[in-house]
Amino acid sequence: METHPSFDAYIGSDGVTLDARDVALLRAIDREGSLNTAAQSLGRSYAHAQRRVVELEDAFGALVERQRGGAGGGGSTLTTTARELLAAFERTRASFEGVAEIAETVIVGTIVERDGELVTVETPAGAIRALVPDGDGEVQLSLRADAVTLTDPEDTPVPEHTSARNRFAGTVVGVESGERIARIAVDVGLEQPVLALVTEDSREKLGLDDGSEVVVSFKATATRGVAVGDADD
Amino acid sequence: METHPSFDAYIGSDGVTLDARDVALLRAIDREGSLNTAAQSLGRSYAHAQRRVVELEDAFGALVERQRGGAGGGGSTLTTTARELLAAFERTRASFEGVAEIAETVIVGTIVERDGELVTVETPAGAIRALVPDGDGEVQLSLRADAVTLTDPEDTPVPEHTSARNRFAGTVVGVESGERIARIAVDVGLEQPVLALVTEDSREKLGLDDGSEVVVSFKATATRGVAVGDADD
DNA sequence: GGTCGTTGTTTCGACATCGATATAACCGAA
DNA sequence: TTCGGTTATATCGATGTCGAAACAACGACC
Repeated sequence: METHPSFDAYIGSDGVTLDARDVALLRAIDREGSLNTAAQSLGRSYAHAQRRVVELEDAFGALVERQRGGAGGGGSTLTTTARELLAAFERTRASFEGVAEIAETVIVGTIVERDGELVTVETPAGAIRALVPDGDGEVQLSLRADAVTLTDPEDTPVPEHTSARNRFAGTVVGVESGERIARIAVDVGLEQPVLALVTEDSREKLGLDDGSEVVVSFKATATRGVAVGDADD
Repeated sequence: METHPSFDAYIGSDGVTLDARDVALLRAIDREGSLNTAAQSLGRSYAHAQRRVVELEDAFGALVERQRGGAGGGGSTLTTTARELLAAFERTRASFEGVAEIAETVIVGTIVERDGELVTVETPAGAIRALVPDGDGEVQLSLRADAVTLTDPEDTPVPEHTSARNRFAGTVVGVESGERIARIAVDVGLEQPVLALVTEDSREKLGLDDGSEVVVSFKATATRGVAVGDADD
């Protein structure tokens, strides 16, 4: 079974949500210069485009400067509000994209202490501090590869002097070199190796290869988990 | 205008996508012990529930062990496949949730070098390495607060010995203390201060307060951006 | 083996969504 | 004044979604 996590991003305001299709519409308007040709270029009906623009403006404010009549019959241009909205959407979409495509390490453990949503989880490799909204008992922590920092064992700051206080010494058990980005698997005593995404640059500077000793560290606030099993929902 | 980035998470397989409603359905089946009462408890029709389960099983494999006849008329239980799927969904949803709710710092800069999707961006505070899929010229980088590590200036490893090679010295210009988590704003010479999410614990250990000197660092692979303006799309 | 209660399955119709189409209003330019 | 291309609005029909209800299957119990 080939499963793939994915998402639909949108920006909500006032009950109306601006999604990818709306973004495509606004982009097309910007590109084509009119609602009519924009809808046409997207293979969608003009009626829908017009309806939707009105609907969006109701929630987000003026988005499209419309002009009818005149030379060429008129046309439409985007307001700066619309452009800011597009940029904001693109940014959040890029962030979500990162989460969806980047490998994660799943760590199974048990909550032994809770302080608000900050918990201490007991794992085979030691205690890990993480964010778990609620629940109790067994948890699955999701550690994203881009949140894991690798450092040279000889020059790793003491935990008291950094905000990344989840620290584990381990050995590299796998290197998957990409064009510019490498995926490093580090065994730290957990069931699965911890995956870390680093630039090829960093890999060379740290001299990482199979068998290398390295320290992996990650922040508690970047480690999110969900209670599984005997949760109190 | 109050805008809020949000998302719909789902897990795709074979063209079919398992979304939040499907998860609610499976949860209800697990809780109620039958499709019938599950649908009822969700206020949805039984027909839909049954159809949907078949559809999902077509793509994901056996999810619901159905039993009809017998004492009590029968019932349904989830397979381990279904439970794993639920856990996987919850994990990715939690990750997305983090992206959606956590503050980000928007950094505007200009691409001065590109090597695959790895770029060097020129900013008022200096060069930043980041991931930008494509485009050119002006970019907006999105730096998530939970990806920023703070370290004591006196005990910060040299860049060659860590994979977090975006480093900037700065001063704390704002501390927003929560119950267990603090949001630290650090001025590093950019238009906006960089936001970092750290545990209260870390804040105390590092002695962070307004005016404190601190080093912020973050990985290139955790810094995603989008080209804006003269992009070649 | 028949009965009975519960569940799984299928069919049908109501409802919302969306596209296609038609029409009116608009305004600069020829 | 006419023309041309656009935006704004209303209506109709196709399509897909969903719920209600009828239908079929199952197995313990009598």
